[in-house]
Amino acid sequence: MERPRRAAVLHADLDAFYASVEQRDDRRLRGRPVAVGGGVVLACSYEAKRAGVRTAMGLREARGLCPGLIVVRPRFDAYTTASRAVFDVFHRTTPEVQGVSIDEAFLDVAGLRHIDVPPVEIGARLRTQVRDEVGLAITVGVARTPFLAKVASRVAKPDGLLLVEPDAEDAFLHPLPVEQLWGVGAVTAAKLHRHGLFTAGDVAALPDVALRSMLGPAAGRHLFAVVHGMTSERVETGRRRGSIGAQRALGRGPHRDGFVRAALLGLVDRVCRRMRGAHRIARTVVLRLRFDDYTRATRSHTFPHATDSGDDLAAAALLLLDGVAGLVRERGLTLVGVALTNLAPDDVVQPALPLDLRGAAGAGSDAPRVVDGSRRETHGLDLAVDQVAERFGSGSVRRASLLRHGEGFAAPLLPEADDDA
DNA sequence: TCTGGGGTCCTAGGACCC
DNA sequence: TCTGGGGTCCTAGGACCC
Repeated sequence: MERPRRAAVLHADLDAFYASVEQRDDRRLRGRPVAVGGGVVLACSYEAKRAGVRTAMGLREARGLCPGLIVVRPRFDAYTTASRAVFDVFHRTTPEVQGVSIDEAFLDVAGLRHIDVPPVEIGARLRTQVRDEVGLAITVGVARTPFLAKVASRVAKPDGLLLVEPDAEDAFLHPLPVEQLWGVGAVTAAKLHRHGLFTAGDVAALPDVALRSMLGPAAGRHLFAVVHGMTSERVETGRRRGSIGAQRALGRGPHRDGFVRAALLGLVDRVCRRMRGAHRIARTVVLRLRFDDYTRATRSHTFPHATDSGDDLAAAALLLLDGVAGLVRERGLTLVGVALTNLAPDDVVQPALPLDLRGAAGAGSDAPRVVDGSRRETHGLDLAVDQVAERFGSGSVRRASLLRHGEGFAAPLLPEADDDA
């Protein structure tokens, strides 16, 4: 039986979030062009947007465009508090909430508890509630799929509400410029323009093979689905974060080696703290670098098993940094960052299993095999030990080996109620 | 005009396995 | 011994999002 096509997905998106919180908390800022940031614009009020100010723009340029611009330093604690209050309204509206970022979420209102209330009415109530309880303007798009709801809210901003009925999807979507489509950025838009494609309707006239050869298999398939309203209808609750990271701009160098290493260790400490707070452990540590010429580089190391040991993650990060010393010397370092990925839940204890690893290695093909639950394959201990010794020096073999002895680490990623967000 | 701090997903080559 | 196909994992980079 065909499911009824019904617009029951809401995309709720706070308007100019950081700047709106500042205007809410300081009445002198209301009605004035406000930018939140330091160095670059993190967010700006609609008064500033009207003067041409944009997110990620340098502050000097922003001031040039908008002489009366008021620049305030970000207050992340205030934004987190406001976000929690807004998400509380979301969760009282429906249990089916998918957070997208600090200031937006998808809500599925197709459930039984909403059977008699039209989704657009729920969206209107939501806007009133957020306004009354948190003092912020929020825009809501209502459509059959999250993607369409997202585009609807984008079109309806600021402080708007827009319903896209299932039988009006093409009429809504096809006149829009390709840049309005979620997932189409500057590079993709330029490619499409070169082929004479400027609106979603232009793209919809093409067969999917043409898009795939133009943009690559995944991007092509996705865009084809997008312009034909064939994206998923599901709001995905219970998704977990895939990585936890921190980075720090260092300013123009040259920087003393000890300064960079200390900065890196501080970042590792921060992400480890957050990871433990979120009850996660990580298997891969990624070092991120940015240079004077704005080129970037990443280096990563994957442990045989996930860990939350700050010592091990810091040791790996420092070794990765040593490995790019040449690049750093050549190009000059302006940013260092670290990210932990390949995350797993921390509720499976990984037992230490002290034994003579060298002896085990010598056993050849009969060596004990260690199961890593995050993938199918197994390692012979001999191979793993040698790999660790090669990368980290023989002194670290014992410590690394302890990480490896988690026979029971087989839990798949579980949905979680809440992360450390 | 020289640029923050978080994230997600995809691609492509090499290593390795069956 | 050589050749082949299919699959996963790791690494590095890139596009995109807020």
